[in-house]
Amino acid sequence: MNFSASEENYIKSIYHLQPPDGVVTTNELAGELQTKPASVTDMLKKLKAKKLLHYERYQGFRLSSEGKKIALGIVRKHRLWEYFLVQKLQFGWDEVHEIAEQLEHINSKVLIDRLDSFLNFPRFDPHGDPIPDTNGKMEVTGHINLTNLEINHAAEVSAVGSQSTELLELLSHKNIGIGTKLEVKKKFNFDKSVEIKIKNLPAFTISGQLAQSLFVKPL
Amino acid sequence: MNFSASEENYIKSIYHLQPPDGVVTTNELAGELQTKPASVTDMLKKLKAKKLLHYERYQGFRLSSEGKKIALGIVRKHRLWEYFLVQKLQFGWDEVHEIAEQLEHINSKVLIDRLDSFLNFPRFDPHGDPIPDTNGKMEVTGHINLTNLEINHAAEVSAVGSQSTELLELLSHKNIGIGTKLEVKKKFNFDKSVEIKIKNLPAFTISGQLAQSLFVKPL
DNA sequence: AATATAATTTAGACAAACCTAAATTTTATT
DNA sequence: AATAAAATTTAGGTTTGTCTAAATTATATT
Repeated sequence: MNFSASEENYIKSIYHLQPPDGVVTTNELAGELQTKPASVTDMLKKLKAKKLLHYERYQGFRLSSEGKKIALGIVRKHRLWEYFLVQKLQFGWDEVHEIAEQLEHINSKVLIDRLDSFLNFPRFDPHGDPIPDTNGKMEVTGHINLTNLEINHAAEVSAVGSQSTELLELLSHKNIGIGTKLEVKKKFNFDKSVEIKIKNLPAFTISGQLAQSLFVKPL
Repeated sequence: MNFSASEENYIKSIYHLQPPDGVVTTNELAGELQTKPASVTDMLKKLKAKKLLHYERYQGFRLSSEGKKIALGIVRKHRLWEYFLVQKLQFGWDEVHEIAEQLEHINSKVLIDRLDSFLNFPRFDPHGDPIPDTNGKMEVTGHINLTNLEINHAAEVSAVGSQSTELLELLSHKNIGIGTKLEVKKKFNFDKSVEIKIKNLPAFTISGQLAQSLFVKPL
């Protein structure tokens, strides 16, 4: 089954709005999508007919398991394209959202799986959000991107953004790996580089690009 | 000005159908787009109103210079994405058309210019068609892709698909360059590799991927 | 030149996705 | 519990891009 870009946008927004065990409301969704509640109601009927959501009028709605599967596919596409834009085309992580909003509607399973492979199966997008794999599975983690770690708060490296040899080579050269404990001492806005401190070592600076590929759990 | 995917498809098809100094007809375009003549007429009115084509009813139509500019932009996007799919994602040149038909409607000038740069400014797509540059200029050449050269017909290498160092390194290793005279002796369907013969050298085989990056002028 | 055929356009309808305004249902307040 | 307020839905309309069937214009044939 194929879906229109509009249907996909509704599904994706419901996915993001939906609390662990509650429902989404018409007004909420209209706000998120910058559209009118009446338009939302129209689409809800259509998506219900396609069995993508559970919905009784006036009672709110939530994705069905089928709907969730579709949502995860869209999220996968969005995040893989964001990763591509940042890692291969030198976009900043704050510039990629709009373009990824378009690219996420490109319809080709083999394209996305090959893109995934080309990118070395990254597990986190440039914002640190996990990328669902080809089966819709993704990691649930409490970690955050190193660029978002507060200054002078101890943390432990818990994941890297991808498995590319270039990244791993750089990390081993700098003696950073999963489990490494560190603190951020300073953030330089000019080039987004970050000065970090690892115990028993002098503080040193890493590039913004590298910082974006590191995820940490605060201790 | 921005255009819908549908408008873009009409513009692109008119561009491809339009003879050097003639017009395109309604039925022709309807056939190309797998739609009905009445639908074409509707769209012609709209595109005329947007000054993208010259059109008098019952008299055929052709792109205005503004229309041609738009068409070249779409062709550029289509061919760059095709190149990306073949060179980076390992698609065969015969598998990429459908996906590129979708990707060509993604709307972001900076995205395309960065993609171009990422790909090392290729001048020909995997089918050997020239890729317009950022200003809409492209080469006019009588050459064909090496994979389409008839067996035992002498030809001269006239262009390479891109300027990537990897490609150039491989070519210099094999002593192939612009002006090299050669013949194709055999084509192997299994892996699309091609056996070629250069005067004073024993015949040797090159990969399908390399063959796709070589363009020749029959002598 | 008249007429038949083919190409094209017009008229009127339809689906998707949106809208506004009015009606309905739920929720909050007195 | 009655009523006011807020949320939601319905009814009916718009735009885009398509369609069919009928009308018009151009082209080909006699």
